[in-house]
Amino acid sequence: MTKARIAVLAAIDGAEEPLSASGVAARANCDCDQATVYRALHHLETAGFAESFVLNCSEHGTERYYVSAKGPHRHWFHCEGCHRFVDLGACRIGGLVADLESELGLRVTRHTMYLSGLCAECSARSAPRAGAH
Amino acid sequence: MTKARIAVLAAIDGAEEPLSASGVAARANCDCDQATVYRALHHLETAGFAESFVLNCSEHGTERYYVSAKGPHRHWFHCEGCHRFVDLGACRIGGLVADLESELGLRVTRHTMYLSGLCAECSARSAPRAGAH
DNA sequence: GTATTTTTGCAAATTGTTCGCATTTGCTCG
DNA sequence: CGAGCAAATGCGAACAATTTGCAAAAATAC
Ligand SMILES: [Mn+2]
Ligand SMILES: [Mn+2]
Ligand SMILES: [Zn+2]
Ligand SMILES: [Zn+2]
Repeated sequence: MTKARIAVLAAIDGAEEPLSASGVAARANCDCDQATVYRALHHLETAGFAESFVLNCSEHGTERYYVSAKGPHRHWFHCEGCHRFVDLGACRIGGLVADLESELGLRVTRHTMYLSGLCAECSARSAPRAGAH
Repeated sequence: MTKARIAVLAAIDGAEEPLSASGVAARANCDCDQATVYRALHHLETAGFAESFVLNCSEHGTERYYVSAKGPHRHWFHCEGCHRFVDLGACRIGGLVADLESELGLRVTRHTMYLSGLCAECSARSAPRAGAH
């Protein structure tokens, strides 16, 4: 492992939410070039240390986000208000994916699932006392 | 409705699989500029005539794909071999999304789910007679 | 039909990401 | 501990999808 890859891996392993390439570059404890960050992320994903998904958010545009591959595969919610991610916990669609695979004769090597909208906080802030006293 | 928007809507309404902006431009019966296609797609989605999702494929890169909003909301499988989409049918994760919404206090306005891998044909082609006589 | 509002075409700009290539680093081995 | 080499990095240019400014053209309103 090179210094750059170690720093990039530490950044995503230590993050509590998915990070974009620029987010990784900002948090990584190294002054590596952005090309190096991209190459390191690609390498880490290929090597099984990271997972990624492409998400579009009205404010941040379309970017690829990376998460650590430690622990069980999980999914995320992205808040369009505060732009934070909420962990949806371990994947719950393994059964559905397996069903679709056998129903349609597919060989699924990857699935992407994420939700977006407003998190509890932003939801309360934008629609105060909905049903409250 | 303008001529360009009508042509773009006809293209996605008539397609049997999600189309990228360039795919729409190729199929739309109009010589409109790419900027017009992008603007028309954005308008149609905002107006509720179309839905979209961003998908990354090793060969085509990251692109936004559009589908008609007619009929029930559905999900897709993308084959990394022949690059066709397979219709996974009407959405089956509405219950899961609702559960996550209430469990975590989220207000989900949109969900993205798609699978990728090899379709039945490409799978058979790449791993012939797996289990066959 | 004329005035007003929208939409379009064109070309340039943006933005996330990738590439070429010379230089450096990480490792293996003697 | 170096020398030798393959792999990784920095830098700047290149890319590709998408967006934008602005003047001309098309819809829509009156
Ligand atoms: Mn965001
Ligand atoms: Mn493809
Ligand atoms: Zn929020
Ligand atoms: Zn296929």
